[in-house]
Amino acid sequence: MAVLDNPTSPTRLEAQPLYVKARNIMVDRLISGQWRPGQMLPSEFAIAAELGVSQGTVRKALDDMTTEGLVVRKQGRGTFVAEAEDNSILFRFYRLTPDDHQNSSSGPTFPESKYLARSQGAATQQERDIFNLLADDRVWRFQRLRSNEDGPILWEQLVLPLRYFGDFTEQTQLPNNVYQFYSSNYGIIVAKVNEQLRAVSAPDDVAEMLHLPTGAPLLEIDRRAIALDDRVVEWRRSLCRSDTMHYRNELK
Amino acid sequence: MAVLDNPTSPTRLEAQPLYVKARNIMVDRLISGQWRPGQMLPSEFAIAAELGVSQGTVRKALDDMTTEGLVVRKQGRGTFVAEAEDNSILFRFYRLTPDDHQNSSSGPTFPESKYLARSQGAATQQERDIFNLLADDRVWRFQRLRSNEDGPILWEQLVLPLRYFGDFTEQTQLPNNVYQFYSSNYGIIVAKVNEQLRAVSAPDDVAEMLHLPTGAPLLEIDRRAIALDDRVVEWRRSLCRSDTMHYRNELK
DNA sequence: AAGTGGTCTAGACCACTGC
DNA sequence: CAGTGGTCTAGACCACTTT
Repeated sequence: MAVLDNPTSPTRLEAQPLYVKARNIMVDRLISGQWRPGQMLPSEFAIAAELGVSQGTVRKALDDMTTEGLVVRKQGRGTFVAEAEDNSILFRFYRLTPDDHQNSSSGPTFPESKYLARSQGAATQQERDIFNLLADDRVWRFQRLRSNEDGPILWEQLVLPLRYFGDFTEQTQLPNNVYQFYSSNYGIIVAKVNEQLRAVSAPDDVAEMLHLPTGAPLLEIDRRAIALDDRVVEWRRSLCRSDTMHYRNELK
Repeated sequence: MAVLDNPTSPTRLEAQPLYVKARNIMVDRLISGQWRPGQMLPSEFAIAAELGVSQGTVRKALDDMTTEGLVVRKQGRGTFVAEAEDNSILFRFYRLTPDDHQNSSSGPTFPESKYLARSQGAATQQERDIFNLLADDRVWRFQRLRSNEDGPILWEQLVLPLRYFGDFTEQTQLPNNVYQFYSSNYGIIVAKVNEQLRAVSAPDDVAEMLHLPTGAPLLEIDRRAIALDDRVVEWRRSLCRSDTMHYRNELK
């Protein structure tokens, strides 16, 4: 019996279109790890036959998932689970740009990271609220300084719940592209991020690291990264120099 | 003969799918004003018959235009040209939110505007670059202070080329929602905006208007509004208080 | 040549709106 | 009730990639 056959739905509450149900089933396979990043999906016809719907319905579901950035379609080759290291996806969540990159040879570059410190501790009330944690939950905290070819551009702290990243040790090396790391090592796919931007005055220590005077205006970016299953899996607070960089945003 | 019939395309350079051609024809009708904001479009079948394609092809074109925010589809009623005053569209380009709106009854509110000054003058080199103007072009400049129920939240300057808004007089009153005004009075539909965000120190005069000390960190938003035909039609520079407000952004 | 996604069609039926 | 958009199907053909 096909997966989607359910002629006598008991509750009648879920009057979802077939293509939405098909999408949800496929997203579940991404969440469960049955389909892993980089892997090729079955063909549209194969999925359609398995779910008991037409190929056009599967196509609409896959189109939606393409728009969400979950899968990548390549004509003549197949449909693949999106990887964080896909080139276009490297910059998907990265909006900081040098003010004047006529001078640089090409567009914005992805900054390198130098890890300054790490610690583990009990989650604060704020952290418990953000991650929906219990009173005895613990978190990892990482501080790092990120630089491009012109020097340091931002300081940031990452907070990760032990609950999701429990096997971290004091020796675990975080790479520069952490979302790729979450994906390949923990099967945690970051589906979207919510950011709040503010202007703040640089505290002493950060100002020094960025070679700026104390009190210089910095762009603060408070980011919560949200996984496929809607859990907040990372909280990040970045302080970015604003004299040579800006945050670009296109609204449609 | 149907509009899209073109069996012997001379150049063969435009191998666009039919639904892209259909979309472009319909966007041209928005640009030309043949279809005006709020107006109901012909039915999918009527458009399909006129263009000589199937209803499914017109549907795909209209779906794309819906995603672009150009039209609004209402089941059982019809497809309508999007209006700037459509409720959801009021907030489409407005990302500023009070830090703590648990206190306010509902979500973010659209701030009121008090116009402080206006002037007309020759375009600066920067303005000519932004708008792609000639040496003798002139621009209007408006300054306004925007406030919500808790007081003033931002100061901003709007720059508009006379070329596009030539019949402005010293008496023309700009409303609060300017994009609706551009649309209904000039047929200029803002399709997207490009923003650059920075942190800056408040200059004396703006600090005073926002009841902040001189040098307080402010969020600067440099926005260029782009019309359907890809012209930049408005340049806006906003300085927003950052102690009680933030800029929210969801990246997918 | 075989297999994939991309486009396009024709037609059926459903869900919603307004007369 | 008629007219609209929304969903779903089945099938055809095209464009691209790999074998």
